[in-house]
Formats: sequence, C-alpha cells, structure tokens
Amino acid sequence: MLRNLLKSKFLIGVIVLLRFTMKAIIDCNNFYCSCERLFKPWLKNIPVVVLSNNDGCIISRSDEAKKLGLKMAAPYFMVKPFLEKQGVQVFSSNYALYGDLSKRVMETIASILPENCIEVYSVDEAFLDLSNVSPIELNDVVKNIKDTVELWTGIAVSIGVAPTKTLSKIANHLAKTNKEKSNCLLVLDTPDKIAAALKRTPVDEIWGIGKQFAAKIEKLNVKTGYELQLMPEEWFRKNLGGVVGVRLLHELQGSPSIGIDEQLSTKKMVSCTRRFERPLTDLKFIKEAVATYVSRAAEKLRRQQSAVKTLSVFIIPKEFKRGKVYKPLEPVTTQMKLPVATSRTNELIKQALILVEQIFKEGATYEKAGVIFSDLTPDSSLQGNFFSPQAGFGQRYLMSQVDNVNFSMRNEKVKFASAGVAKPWKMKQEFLSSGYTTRWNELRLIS
DNA sequence: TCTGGGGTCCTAGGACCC
DNA sequence: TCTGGGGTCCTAGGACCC
Repeated sequence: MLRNLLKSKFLIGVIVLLRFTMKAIIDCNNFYCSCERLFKPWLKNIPVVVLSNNDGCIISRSDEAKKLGLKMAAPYFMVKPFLEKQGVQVFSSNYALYGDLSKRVMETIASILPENCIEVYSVDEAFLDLSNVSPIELNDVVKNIKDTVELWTGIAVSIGVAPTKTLSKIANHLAKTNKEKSNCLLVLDTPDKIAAALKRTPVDEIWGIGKQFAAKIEKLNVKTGYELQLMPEEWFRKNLGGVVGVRLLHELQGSPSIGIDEQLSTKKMVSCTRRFERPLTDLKFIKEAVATYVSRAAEKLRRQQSAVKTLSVFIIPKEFKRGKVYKPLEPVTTQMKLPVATSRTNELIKQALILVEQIFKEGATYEKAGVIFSDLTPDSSLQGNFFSPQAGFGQRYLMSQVDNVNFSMRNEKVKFASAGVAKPWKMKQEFLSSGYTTRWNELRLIS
C-alpha cells in the first residue's frame, strides 16, 4: 500500500517535472514541394520534386515522390529519365517564394503562443517553449497550433512534443513515419512513452548524430536511442565531441540541456557561394562571379546592420576524372583582415578581386567560387582607423538605396560594373516557378 | 556535360606573455 | 650539465544541422 502510494507520488513528481519543461518542434511537411503546390492545386497527388541551386540535385520530395523511391540529394541528371517516365513535376528552387511562406507560417505560430516562446530554427522549423501549458491542455493546444497554421497558410505541418529538444525531434520524426495513425502529431509526456520512442529510433536518426558519430556507435553494437542513453557519460565525452556529447546524453535522458533561444540573433558569418553553370578557365569571368557574390553577401550583411573584418575568398578547381563516389575537390582559399570593418560593396569587391588574383592559376579550370565574411561587428559601433576614415553617411545611404531597389526588384537591377554583363557563370534554373507572393507582376490571377 | 548552399559550435594546438 | 609552467588568445579544421 505504502509502496503504491510512493510510486504514485513519484509518478506525479515526474509529471510535474515534465509539465515545466515541455518543448515542441514544429516543421512543415516537404516544405519546398508544399510551397510549389500551394499555387498549383492541380499538382495534388502528383509526385513533385524541387532541385537545388543550379538544378544540381533533389532537395525536396513530395510523399508521392518518396514512394517512387527517389532519394534526397539524388543528382538530377542521373534520375532525369526516371522522373520523366513517372511524370514527376520538377521545379528549380524559388527561395523568394519559400522565404515569404516561411514568414507567414512563423508569424501564425507566434500569434498563438505567449511572447518569446518560439525559436525559428530553420526556414521550415521552429522550436516551441510549452512550459506554460498544463499537461491536461497539452494535446489540445498543440492540435490547435497545427490546425491554425494549416488553415491560415495552406502548409501542412508535423509536431513532436517532449521534455527536451532532442526528444521532441524524435517525436516529430516518429509522427511522420506513421501519418495515418498519428495525424502528424506525437506527444511524449511520460517516461514509458519516451522509452518506447527511443526503442523505435535507430541511432543515426537522432538529432546531433551524423555519419562520423554513427560509425563510432555502430562499433559498440549499440543500435537504438534507448541503448545509447544507457552508455556511460565518459564515453560520450570522449567519443562524441566532448561537451557536445554530454549534452546529447542528458537530452536523451530527458534532462533539458539545450535551451530555447528566442532572439532572432544576428549571424556570425555571412557567405555567398555558387557553382558555375559551366566550368571556367578565364580569370575575367571568375572575377565577375566573385564580384557578384560579394554584392549578395554585402546585402545580407547590411540587412542585419553588420560590418565585416575578415574577408575570405575560395575557388574550387574542377576535377576531370571522378571516381565512382562523387567527392568535390578541396577549395583553394585565401583571406585578409580589413584595416577597418566595412559593409561597403565597392570596397569589399576591390579587396576580394585582389584575393582572387592571388589564388587563380592560369590554365586551371574552376567549377565553383565563394566569398565568406567572418569576424562581423555591429555597423553602428564601427571603430575609425587613423589611416582609413570610415564610410560617411552619404556612402551608407547610397548602399541602403541600392539594397532597397535590388530587394524589391530581384535580379540586381542596379549593380556594380565589375559584376559583368554576359555572365557565363550564372546559375541554371530551368524550372523556376513564379514569385506569386513577392512580385506584383507574378501574382496568381483568378478569373 | 550535369552531384547545393548557408550556417553553428567545439576542440586541439600553436603563439605569446609573464 | 641542469633552461618552467600556467593562462589566454587565435586559428584551422572537424563535426553537426537544415
């Protein structure tokens, strides 16, 4: 009798503990494909895929496309005949459209929850802090979030709920693997449910375990998340990246070690890198490409009101004889510290072109280039340098006007001469859909 | 012919200082 | 003959994520 009482008290204790720490992950199902479908209702039940930049490989698949056996990251040119035979609809990625729809989804979620309870984790995912929701209401609250997002935006979502971020990712994954039963929603709110979920989860599907870590774990003959969280802490510390591994263990055991970060933080680095449409040997064209990438990255930089101190440029030579397994060649990189942090496109282009000349080899063929801005500082606190006075108000005003024009018109209506006109290096986008929600002249027409 | 792009965090080890 | 050691900063590189 007493034992039963203690046991129930213990259970109440566990429930109370969970009540205060519940977290959720909500993500959009097959996000890019869903966005394409939203404005083309006739695509319902037809397999759809979205391709990466340059129409390189598959980065989003509808359920029907998954059923056909199409794999994530499959190179487009290799599966093209199959796609045609199966009647799969193919789209180039349209980031302006996806970005806009993502914003709508996130704003909808934020409007339902108390302030500072949402962490936008990626374009199609957000973590939610549900610590203010009572256990009894938990299911209804989560269901309401899901229904509202789907009704207001037309994008289907899945939600996983658990005491930690890592466990909520596991819940979300399980919810999706059995959609009919779960209705894309799974709540792990008791130790038993958590244990059962961990037993169904192979280690390589756990958030935070990639290829390298999975290989180490496999050697121990540990197969599921449940077995993994029984391993000693020291093993995690030694083999899975020190404190990173220890955090992972605690998360699996239900003790929150990764917090919800509500701040929309400013980026610590900004980059723009692209594969060319076709390989280049001409320094002139590579410089044009790099100048364009610098312009893009500088726009991102100014949008978050940062300035850059360290500028890196890389180019990747083309490999002529490839083995069976595709592996890109190592980039040739160089970098410089700027005397004064800046966000001025013309100044950054000038320096970047000097770097390109340093690493470019006459006679070599290149297939990709990129620029990376790191060591960012807030633009408002720019420190002057006695020898190079910082950009005055006029310069910065000019920059913001260039950004505004480009942001609203896309495709760089105003650009710097060094970015070139012919552009033999530009991206391939054969199947680009319209800008439905972001450009007036491409709005959907209802007749 | 054709295999994405943009991020984060952490660690190890060297340089430097006192 | 015997030549320290701890702290801090920086960087490159490795791992992970979507």
